[in-house]
Amino acid sequence: MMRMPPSPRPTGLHHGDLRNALLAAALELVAERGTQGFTLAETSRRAGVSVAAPYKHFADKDALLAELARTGYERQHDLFQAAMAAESDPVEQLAAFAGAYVAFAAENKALFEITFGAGLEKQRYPALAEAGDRVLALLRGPAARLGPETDDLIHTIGAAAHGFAAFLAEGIFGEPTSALAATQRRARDAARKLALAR
Amino acid sequence: MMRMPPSPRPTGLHHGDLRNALLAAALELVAERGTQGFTLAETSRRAGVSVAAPYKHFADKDALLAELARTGYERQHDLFQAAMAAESDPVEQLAAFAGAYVAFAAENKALFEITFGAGLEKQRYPALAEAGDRVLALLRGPAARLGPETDDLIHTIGAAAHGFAAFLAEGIFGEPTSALAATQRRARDAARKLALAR
DNA sequence: GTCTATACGCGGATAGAC
DNA sequence: GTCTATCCGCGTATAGAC
Repeated sequence: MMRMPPSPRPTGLHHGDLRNALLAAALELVAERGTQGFTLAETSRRAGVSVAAPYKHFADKDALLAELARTGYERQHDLFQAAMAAESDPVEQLAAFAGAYVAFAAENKALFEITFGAGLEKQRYPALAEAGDRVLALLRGPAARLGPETDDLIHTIGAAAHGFAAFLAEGIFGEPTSALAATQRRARDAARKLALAR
Repeated sequence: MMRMPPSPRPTGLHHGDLRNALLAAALELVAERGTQGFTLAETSRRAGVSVAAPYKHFADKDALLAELARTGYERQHDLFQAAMAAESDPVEQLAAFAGAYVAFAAENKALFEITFGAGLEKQRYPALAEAGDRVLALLRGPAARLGPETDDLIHTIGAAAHGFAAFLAEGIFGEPTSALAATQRRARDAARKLALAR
């Protein structure tokens, strides 16, 4: 037989990237059991490593969750930016933001729950707070084109979008998947009204 | 000495109403540590009873939390109803609802967190779901006077109010206490715009 | 960088006495 | 209706070997 190439040597049993494997397993776990049901021990099991292994990659349980939340905000940022880029009218850009926000909550339930419902102390994770700010900051451009009260409009659109997303996730509009399209429509509509009535 | 009257005999050590004492202790605990940090054991300790005692009053941990959530919705119902009753114009009634919703979230942080963030399965607690519905139902009257799309308007006003309340609680507008008045103003304003633009 | 082993504490819940 | 006692399991985190 030929000699096997020495490269992909499994040190313990593992892929080069336990860190990402842990993040993926944690996200899956939150999807199944909510942020309350998330534990580092179960995450380790799912990633196929010992419960001690994660501590080489994350300071503690909350640090892993915070990192997940940060990537959640980044995903939001990219998605919302893309949705807004498809429009040119500032009002329609705000409406597109609201629609995309609702879609994100429905399609990434676990990530949405982590960013908002995990009770992370953002002061302890500056990178997290900053990533969150960057999402709302997407509204700055269009809002500024509509009037002087920029912050007011940003906050109003953001809050409205969040409210629809939260109600949808909570099941107030029915099953999230089936109610998604209608909820997006209403969120976009609300954004338009809030941006225009001035 | 005179004989003591036999009536208020302390059976164990307790007041006649451990049930309510437990609810109060639990609410205080949630206020300090969030829904995540709530445990039946610590609640028992604060109420001054053994960890076994609560099980005579509540089936399990979640049942206590669900009862707390139910009373939360009832308090909301009463407060919002009163706030709306002070107005006669339907648009102003909806605005009053939004303002009161925001105030409730800021002034009853723990209760607000339990009603929305405790991850209770409402299907398991029908009384809870019903109490929640009754809150939104307060909007039915004013909404109906403004047009045919009653449900649409109810949901929109409710979602917007909730979004402002959630952003306020999350600290996005700054310290909840200091930002309360401004947030109420914005929430009422948004409600007016959403009710009028049609 | 991962494992094994372990210390430690805590929470949920039940049985049985009073 | 409350207590005492107890079982059971789980999660966090660290130490030390490899």
